[in-house]
Amino acid sequence: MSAHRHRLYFRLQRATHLLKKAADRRLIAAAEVTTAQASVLAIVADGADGAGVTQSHIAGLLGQNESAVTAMIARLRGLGYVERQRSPADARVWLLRVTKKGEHALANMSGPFDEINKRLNQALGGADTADLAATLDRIADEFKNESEEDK
Amino acid sequence: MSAHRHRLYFRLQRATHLLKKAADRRLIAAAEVTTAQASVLAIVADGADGAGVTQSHIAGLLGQNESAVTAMIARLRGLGYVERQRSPADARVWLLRVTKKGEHALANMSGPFDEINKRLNQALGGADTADLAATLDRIADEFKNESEEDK
DNA sequence: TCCACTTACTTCACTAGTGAAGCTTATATG
DNA sequence: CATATAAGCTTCACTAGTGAAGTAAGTGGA
Repeated sequence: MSAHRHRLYFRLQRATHLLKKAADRRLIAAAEVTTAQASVLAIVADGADGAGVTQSHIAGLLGQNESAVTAMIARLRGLGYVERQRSPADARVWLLRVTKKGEHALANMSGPFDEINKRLNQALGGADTADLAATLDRIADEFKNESEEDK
Repeated sequence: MSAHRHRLYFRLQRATHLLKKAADRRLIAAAEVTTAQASVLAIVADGADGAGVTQSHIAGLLGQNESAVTAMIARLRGLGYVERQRSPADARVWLLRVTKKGEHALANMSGPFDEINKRLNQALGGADTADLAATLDRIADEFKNESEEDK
C-alpha cells in the first residue's frame, strides 16, 4: 500500500543497486577495482590536461561531499592508482594524477564495462538510450543544488 | 574519454545518488527516518497480512544480502520501529512487525515523499512515468540473478 | 593592510551496503 | 531414520557514503 505510492523512487534505487552489484563483481574480478573507484579514476584520467584534477572538482562531478572524495583518494593512493602533489598556485589544493598502475587498471576495466553496457542496452530493449540519459540528467539537475540552496 | 564510454552507467548512479541524498534530508527532518529505513519499514508494513514478514523476504525484494537486512533490522529495532518474534512453524525465521511508533513514522513519511515525487515527475517533464518504471524493472530483472547464476 | 569570509581539504561518528564464513534448524533421499 | 544438504540468520572485516566541525590558505573590500 504505502510502498506502492513511492514506487518510482524504489524502482530507481533497486535497479541502480542491482546494476552496481553486478558491475562491481565483474570489475573486481577483471581489474581489482570497484565501480566507485573506477568513476573517480576515470575522472582523474579524463581531466588531466597536463594540469591535474582537484578533489573538489571530483566531488562536484559526482555530486558527493568532499569528505567522501578525501577518503576515496586515500584508498586509491593506498592501492597505488593515483598520486598527488600540491598545486604551486594554491597551497590548499592537491593536483591528482593517475599512475602507470592506475592506467593499467583503467585499461582492464574496458572489457567488463563493455559487457555491462551491452547487457544494459539489451535490458533497455527498444527504449531510447539517449532519451534515458537526458531524463537522468534532468533528475540530477533537479536535485543537485540542495545543500547550496539555503546559503 | 574513457568516462564517456560508460556514461549511461554513471548517469544512472549519479541521478540516483542525488535523489537519495535529497530524499534522505527531507525524510530525516520530517520523520527521523532515512530512505533506506523507510523502504524496509514499508515492506514490513505491507506484507503483514497478520502473519509477519521474514528477513529473507525483504532481502529478496530489495536485491540485498541477508546480512544487510540483519543489520538494518537491528537498527530499526533499536529505534523502536519494528519488533520481531520467532515463527512457531520454523525456529530459524523471525516474523517482523511494525510497532505503533513505526506506524507513526510511516505516517510522517508521506508528506516529504509526496514532495519528492512531485519534483521527480517535474524533472521527468513529459517523459512517460510508466515507461520509465518498466525500463527500470527490466534493468533490475536483467541483473538480479547474478549470485545464484553459478549454482 | 587588516580582517571577515570563503574555499580546499581533513577528521570524526555514523548509516548502509558487500561477501565469506559460521551456526542452527529444516528437509530430502538412500 | 540417519545423514547430507539447504535455508535463515548472524558475525566479521571491509568499502563507500553523509553531515558537522575544524584547520589552513586564498580573496576582497573598508
